[in-house]
Amino acid sequence: MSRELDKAYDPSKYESAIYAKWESSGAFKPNPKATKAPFTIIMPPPNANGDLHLGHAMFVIEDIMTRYRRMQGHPTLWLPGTDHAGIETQVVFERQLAKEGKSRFDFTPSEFYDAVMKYTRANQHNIINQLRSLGFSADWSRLKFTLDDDITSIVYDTFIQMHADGLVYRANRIVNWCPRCNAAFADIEIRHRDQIDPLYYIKYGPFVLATVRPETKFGDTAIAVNPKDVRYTQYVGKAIEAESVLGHKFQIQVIADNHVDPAFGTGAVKVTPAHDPNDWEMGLRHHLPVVPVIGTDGRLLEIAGKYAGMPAAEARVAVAADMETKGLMDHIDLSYSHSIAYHDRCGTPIEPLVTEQWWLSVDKLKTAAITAVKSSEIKIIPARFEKVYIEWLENLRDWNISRQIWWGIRIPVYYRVGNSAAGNADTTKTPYLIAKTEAEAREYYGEGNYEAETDTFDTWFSSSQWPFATLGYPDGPDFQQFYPTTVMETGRDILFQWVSRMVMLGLYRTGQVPFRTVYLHGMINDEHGKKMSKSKGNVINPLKMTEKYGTDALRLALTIGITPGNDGALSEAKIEGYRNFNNKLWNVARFILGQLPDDYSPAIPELRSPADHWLMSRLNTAVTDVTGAIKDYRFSDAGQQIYSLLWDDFADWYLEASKSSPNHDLLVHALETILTLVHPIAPFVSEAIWGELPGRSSQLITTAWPVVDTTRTKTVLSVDQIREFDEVVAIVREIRTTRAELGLDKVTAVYASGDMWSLNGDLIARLARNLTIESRNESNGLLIHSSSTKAWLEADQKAIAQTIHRLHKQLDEKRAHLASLEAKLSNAKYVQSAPAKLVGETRTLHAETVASITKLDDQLAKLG
RNA sequence: GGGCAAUUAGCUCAGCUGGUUAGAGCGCACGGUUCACAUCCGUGAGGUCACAGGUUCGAGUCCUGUAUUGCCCACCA
Repeated sequence: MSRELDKAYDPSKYESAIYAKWESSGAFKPNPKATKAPFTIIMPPPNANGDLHLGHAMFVIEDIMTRYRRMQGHPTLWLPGTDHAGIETQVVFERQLAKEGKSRFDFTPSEFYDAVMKYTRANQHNIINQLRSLGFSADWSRLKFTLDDDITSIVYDTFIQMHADGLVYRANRIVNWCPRCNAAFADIEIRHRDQIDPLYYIKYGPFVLATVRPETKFGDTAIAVNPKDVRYTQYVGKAIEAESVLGHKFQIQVIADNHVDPAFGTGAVKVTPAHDPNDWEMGLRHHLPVVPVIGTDGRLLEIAGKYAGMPAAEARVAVAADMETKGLMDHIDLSYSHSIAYHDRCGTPIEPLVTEQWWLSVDKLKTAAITAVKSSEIKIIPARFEKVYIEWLENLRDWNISRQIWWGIRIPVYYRVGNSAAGNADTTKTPYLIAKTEAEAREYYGEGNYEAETDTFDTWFSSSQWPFATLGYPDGPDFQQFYPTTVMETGRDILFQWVSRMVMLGLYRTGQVPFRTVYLHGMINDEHGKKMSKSKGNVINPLKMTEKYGTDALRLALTIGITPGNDGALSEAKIEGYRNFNNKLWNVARFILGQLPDDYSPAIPELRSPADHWLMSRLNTAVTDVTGAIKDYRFSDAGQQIYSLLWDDFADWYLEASKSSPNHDLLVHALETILTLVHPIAPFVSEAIWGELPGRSSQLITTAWPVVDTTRTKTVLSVDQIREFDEVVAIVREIRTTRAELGLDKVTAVYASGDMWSLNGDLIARLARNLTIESRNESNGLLIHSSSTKAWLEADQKAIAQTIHRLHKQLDEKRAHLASLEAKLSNAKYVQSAPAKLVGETRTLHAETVASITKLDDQLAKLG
């Protein structure tokens, strides 16, 4: 026989060797011989400098799909990659520099870029190895990095094409400026936090205006009131005179704009187009001048006179104090609560200010992206996110794709400086020149001194091209074979940042959707459903869990009980539970292998007993259900089906039943089926056991997914035999329950007649334990209701007395049930409208209930 | 301010297009030295499915409203 297995499954003994074998056998690569439709997933690239967290561990969903399709014979490609993660990495790197007493300004942008690249290259293997340790069957030979030359080249081409199509433009606009990062960010990269700040009521000629930012008053170019506000009608369209905190008098115009809420403050507002998004909009509507007060360093500019050079927060206090001294302050509300914008990555308050940026016109792109989902060319799971996606896109405004950060893909633009040599006066009209490289710039625009653009792309601009860029658009064989990809599986938190933009850019560039289905997973919370955070100390480190309980245990815990789009709760106890499941599977295998003869070789099983038929029917049902569940993205259901199949059906009933005369072929067949079904979720333990099976040289990872085969004569099911074992199970359960409730130890069952008992008596006795069976025509014992023929459980008078109460309770339940069934059947509308099959079932049930009530009545009459 | 989700057993969650008497795991109680497994085996208790209406022969499931919790978006001079 095969060698005996260890008493418990030890994941650490198997995992790395199994993974190495999978990979070296080429199983992770798409099978060139597979003829079905290709199945493709592009892995959302983790930060190349990051550490594995539960968000990455959720990629197990991708692995499940990939393994399932691979086993079904599809050419599968799960393409992994890592992300340079622009600002996120830059912030981390700068923190390190700060520890060494340095900053990025000790470097030129290109030196800085090289330093971060070196750091990234040194770290990248870390996250990759961590992903591999989770058993992910991705094709590492195709690993991509967002800064690989072929990727950046495609990103450049996209930009160039967009520019040629008139979708890209430069403009001065108000943006979310982070003074720490010295860069602009998109709205989506901003978080708002509520805080309490002083609300200053300042005097402005005849007006009193409420503001939290008196330091920006040097940039005020109007006072705005609501057009319906009669208090101020007299001033609208006129200029008023006011006194500056700097001492001089100045004129300022009064405008009427619907944006102003007459109920807030005094109903009049100072308008600072350069430093407030709403004021900027008002400025556009009323053609107001834009006067910057704060520079990109967050300090006040020359226009602020004696406050120039002060950081904004400091200037606010100083200006307010001086205004008070000069009698320009009406009063201050110290308990004003409002929300303030912070940069999501570094936590610095955002300074809205006007800068020149590169913008992408999104109108055409978003229309196509909306249509793709509305027309179901792309399906989002769960479907409710389709609405969210569409609404977000409908409200999307032009996208600022430039960042003044240094770690990223440089925008392919050059400037000619000191260009008298070129002698082309027109260059003043075209201040930027599109070119990928300086050499290309020279080639197109002539010799001269060129300076590269220092702005880089928003990370999301490049990562939105990830699906087609990684596949080698436009000519790569992978692109030809695997695009559009099948599924995009990612966290629901980046539906906007990433998914929607991949659709826009994918459609723009390739004319096809980047993926057919979007599967969104929720966030993984702690055991009480609370968000994990370092400060709460409730963070679960996936690698610690896999080390302790095995990778499969974590994978099962992240699959079962977790539904798409919804947050899931994870506890160590849950993971431990699935470690136990893996051990159960191991021990089932250990038991089966232990009883196979030395020279055993597997054969198609023959069904020889009711239990055999019963098991085969369970296996068939499970194969159908698990296949259906995975196909429908119900991975939790699939996992639960397998769990119950192994533990309840196979281990607790069939294996116990089989002990008297084991059907080796069926035991092996069942084990193999279960291993195959569970493999996508728990690949290691299943492959480890598979490797111990007799006559199996191939790996489970590339074994065919099971199908229900009803044509094999040896395995044609008999409904009667299945029913017979079901009855055995019911009888055993009833005997166990009765005995436990009555506190009996050894019991005797008596049967009057029937094949059921004569054929299955030994089996029942063994499964029920401590049971003797006798054949007699009558008994004063307790009737065994589950038995289709007359049978009793012998018990003494004391036990019988105890049981009368229980029988009454059962009778009450049965009668209540009968009443509900009768109500249904006497309802003409029910009989008429409900499906015939259902009505039939109700009738059968009714008859059965009547019969068991009769039995109970008889028994009670005897006892009482 | 707008939207989405959740509310089912002590805890964490399933419950697909409405259809028998609502499920799982953990926890709990009781009983087990069964030769695969104590990471185990057996038995049990525990739910008027948040609340109020409605549609329907039939509602945990659909509709309306309310409450609580969480999340998203927008805005806050």
